Amino acid sequence: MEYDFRKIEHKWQERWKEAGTYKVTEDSGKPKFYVLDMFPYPSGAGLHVGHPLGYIASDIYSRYKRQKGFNVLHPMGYDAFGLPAEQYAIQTGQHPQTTTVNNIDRYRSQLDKIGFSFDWSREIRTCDPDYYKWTQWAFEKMFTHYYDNDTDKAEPIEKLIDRFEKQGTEGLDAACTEPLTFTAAQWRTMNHSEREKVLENYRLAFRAATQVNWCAELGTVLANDEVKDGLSVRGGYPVEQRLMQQWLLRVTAYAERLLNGLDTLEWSESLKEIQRNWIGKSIGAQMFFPIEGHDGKSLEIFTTRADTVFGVTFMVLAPEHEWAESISTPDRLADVRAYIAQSKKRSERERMADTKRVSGVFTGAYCLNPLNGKRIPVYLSDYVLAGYGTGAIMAVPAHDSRDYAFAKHFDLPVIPVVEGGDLSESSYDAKSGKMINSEFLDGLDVKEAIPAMLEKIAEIGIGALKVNYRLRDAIFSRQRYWGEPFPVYYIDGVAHLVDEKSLPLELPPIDNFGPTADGEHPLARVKGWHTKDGYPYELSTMPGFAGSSAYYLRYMDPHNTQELVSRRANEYWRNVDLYVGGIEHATGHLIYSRFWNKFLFDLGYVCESEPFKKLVNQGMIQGRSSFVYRIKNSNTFVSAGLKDKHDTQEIHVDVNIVKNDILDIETFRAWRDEFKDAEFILEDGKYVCGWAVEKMSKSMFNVVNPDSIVEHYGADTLRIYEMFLGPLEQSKPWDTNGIDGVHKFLRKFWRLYFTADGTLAVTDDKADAKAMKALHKTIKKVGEDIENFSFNTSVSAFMICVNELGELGCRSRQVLEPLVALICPFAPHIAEEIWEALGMKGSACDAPFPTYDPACLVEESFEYPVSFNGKMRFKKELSLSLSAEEVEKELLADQTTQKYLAGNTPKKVVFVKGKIINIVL
RNA sequence: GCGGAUGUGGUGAAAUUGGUAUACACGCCAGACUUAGGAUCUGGUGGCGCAAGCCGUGGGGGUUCGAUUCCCUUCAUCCGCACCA
Repeated sequence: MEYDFRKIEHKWQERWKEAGTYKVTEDSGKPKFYVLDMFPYPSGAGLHVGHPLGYIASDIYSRYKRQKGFNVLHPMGYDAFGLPAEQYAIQTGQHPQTTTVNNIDRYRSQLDKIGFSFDWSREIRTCDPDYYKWTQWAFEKMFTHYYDNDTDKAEPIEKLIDRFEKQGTEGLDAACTEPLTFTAAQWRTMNHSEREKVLENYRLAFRAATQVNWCAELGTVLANDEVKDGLSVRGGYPVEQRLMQQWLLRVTAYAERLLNGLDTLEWSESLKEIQRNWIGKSIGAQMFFPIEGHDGKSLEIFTTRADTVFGVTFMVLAPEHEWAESISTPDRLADVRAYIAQSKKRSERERMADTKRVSGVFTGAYCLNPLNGKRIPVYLSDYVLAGYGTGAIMAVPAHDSRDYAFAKHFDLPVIPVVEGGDLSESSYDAKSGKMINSEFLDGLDVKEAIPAMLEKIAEIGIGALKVNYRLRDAIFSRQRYWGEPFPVYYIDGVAHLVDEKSLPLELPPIDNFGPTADGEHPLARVKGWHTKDGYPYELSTMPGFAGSSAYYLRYMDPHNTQELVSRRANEYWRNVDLYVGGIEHATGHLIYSRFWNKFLFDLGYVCESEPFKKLVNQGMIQGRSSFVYRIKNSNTFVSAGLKDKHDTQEIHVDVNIVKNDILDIETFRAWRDEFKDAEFILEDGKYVCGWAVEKMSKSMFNVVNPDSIVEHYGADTLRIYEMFLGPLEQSKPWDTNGIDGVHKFLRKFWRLYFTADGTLAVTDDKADAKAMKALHKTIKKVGEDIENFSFNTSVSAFMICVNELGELGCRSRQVLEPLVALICPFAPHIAEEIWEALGMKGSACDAPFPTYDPACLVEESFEYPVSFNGKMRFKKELSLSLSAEEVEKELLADQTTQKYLAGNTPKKVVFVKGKIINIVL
């Protein structure tokens, strides 16, 4: 009987389910290994073949680790809160809960068909109150903690209150929204709401009026990582800046630890680099420039180039700078106001798109250079950003291209302070060189001048070393319904927490999901959305990243009603050993998760400071669209090779009716009514389609579902083919062409074990050396490849092995039995079926991963490749027992060698590892 | 502009402590079987050349007995960050 994958796969999937094969418990007798996939957002479109790529890789790795004797935690769940479900609800009135559950069911049935070894008893859904209870709990902890820079960790807010009682802000170094200074006496005179305001300045979850990314179309604010090029990542709607009161998480408090922690992680260099960029640490100086005529008032700036202070010829403030108007002279005020108004109108997007245009306005004010007392004019310009540093800069046009452009535009002087460089056309942005025109710095190199200047400004008290980060605090509230409610209510505008014991605060039912008529949040519709005492609850909900920030912890102990995760479970599973997912979460989820974990670590709830030890980013699978070419104004289609002879229109055609780029004409005619009478101009009797790589989407007709592949070829073929497609981390188009090769391989594999009529053909005969070599070579290669996540090459190794064993006619159990265990991580269904047929006890996936025997790889003779001057010429088979001298002697005596020597005496004979020979002429 | 990655047949790709370039698979070509089929099997398949042979891993240069691999330079494509001071 032939390989009946449908029957086999169905049988084993049912058995695994019934037997609970993949259920794991905390088994202290075995070493643990935690393999995690980024859990999916269950969208209405279901899975396409790109989604399972990472899951297949992690499943192979999990099964491999299990065979290697590890107790493997390999869970799965759903990131189920989110905008799309709510958008769909607004359009159709269907409750997001309903559509989300439907989508999850669909996902589950698709996933089940692929034969994953997930422990579904640990499944979590972020929209489940039993789960989001712990999201709310973590939020409450953040609300009641602040970050102490001295102890370098989160501390209870009570400690801060205690400190204020005793000494006010004296000596306090804590992460805050803005620096405050008050005495213990002042603190004691503050009333409750004043004190709350002060504390909010320090809490790790806090409210503040900030510039936010407001997306009118979605009716909500978005985090920085949810905005790209001024448009929302979801939906692509315009985003504008607005000042709004929002909840935030003080992620910046952890900037340094988030940066340093990267060095301990086994992540790709490029991913670490993205995070380093995003955190954007720069070391520089904070400096104060006194403003002329404003007694004692000094303008604070940040610079990384303190060495260039003598080259400062003007100052620039962001138009949003709080002193922009107050320092302006009366005669300049009108112009200044006009400029501020004009830049306010320009959206962030316009400002970004238009970076070459120079604009600005003189304020009439002058600063004094604190080092030489020179008068320096102060300008406003929108090339200085309010959100970075202090929103004010000292401009050094000689050595900064933006300052240079501004100086040229306003005809301001340019003073070089680093030698070299031609300043007639552009600035000289030198990072090294000799200092000039800089008094005590003259003659020093830039690298020496920076610390020298830092020392000087500290000494005369006009500035200090300062570290700046690009990272911003995470805006944590969203003006929408389908998310975690904040466990917060208000008394006289002061936020209070819902008692921890009464969590979760459940999302109330609702039937209209849009914003209210007066633009309020959807939750404002809910009558009775307040405490028993009538205090109103917070109306916004938490963002998408809230639920995904600690989910890996919950998998360790998913049914615990008392704790997020018990100490026992956490100390066993610790953290994720292998995390597989897309690179698109580099600056979102992967930053927030690390922050969240570090916070819980500070509080002693988790025992590891980093959540994800090793991370592998699987590449994206793009679509491979197919095209037909219709001759304009006709119903005639011309084959791709002939299309240039006609004036044609390119039309996407469903990839499912194209095979190896050949169109199935009859199905095409039936595909759509407009094509039913289509005529075709063929090449060689075939209609050849054109193709292009595009995003996989319905509108391109290039979506391939895993279900249809499983139906046609089986899950094992799908699993192996996805791995065979190319390196895991590389993006590549899906191309069903070629899947036949993999399917053929599995049929050949089957035929090693069974005769054509389906009887087991395996014998107890001793295997010959060649077959043993073929097997052990493969064990070695596959084992190494799995460790290196090089699954495509291990598939090739299997194919070679099966071809060799087929040619050798090997039927020996000695070889064929280990081979089943070896292939099990890749093709678990066929492995189990054969394992059973071989009469083996237990399950193939519990069989130890075979170890290779080096003795089987030893060879008696070797084909020595012989090169002349590095150019390979011929091979000579010689016994490996010969010494190097004997090999050389045999070789030089060889006729072919003589031919290439052509009478010359070789200058040198080079042996490499005693095997490769190069003869130098 | 800064940073990262990639570049090998018609296609997906393999090979790196420097040592037989193109394994494996698709496609294509030829053949076998067959009530000539998008089935199965066998063989061939980097380019040029009748052949000996020559050329060949984006281009140019270097180190080396020997370079896809190391170094310099350049081009192309993709990705990330970006008036970040």
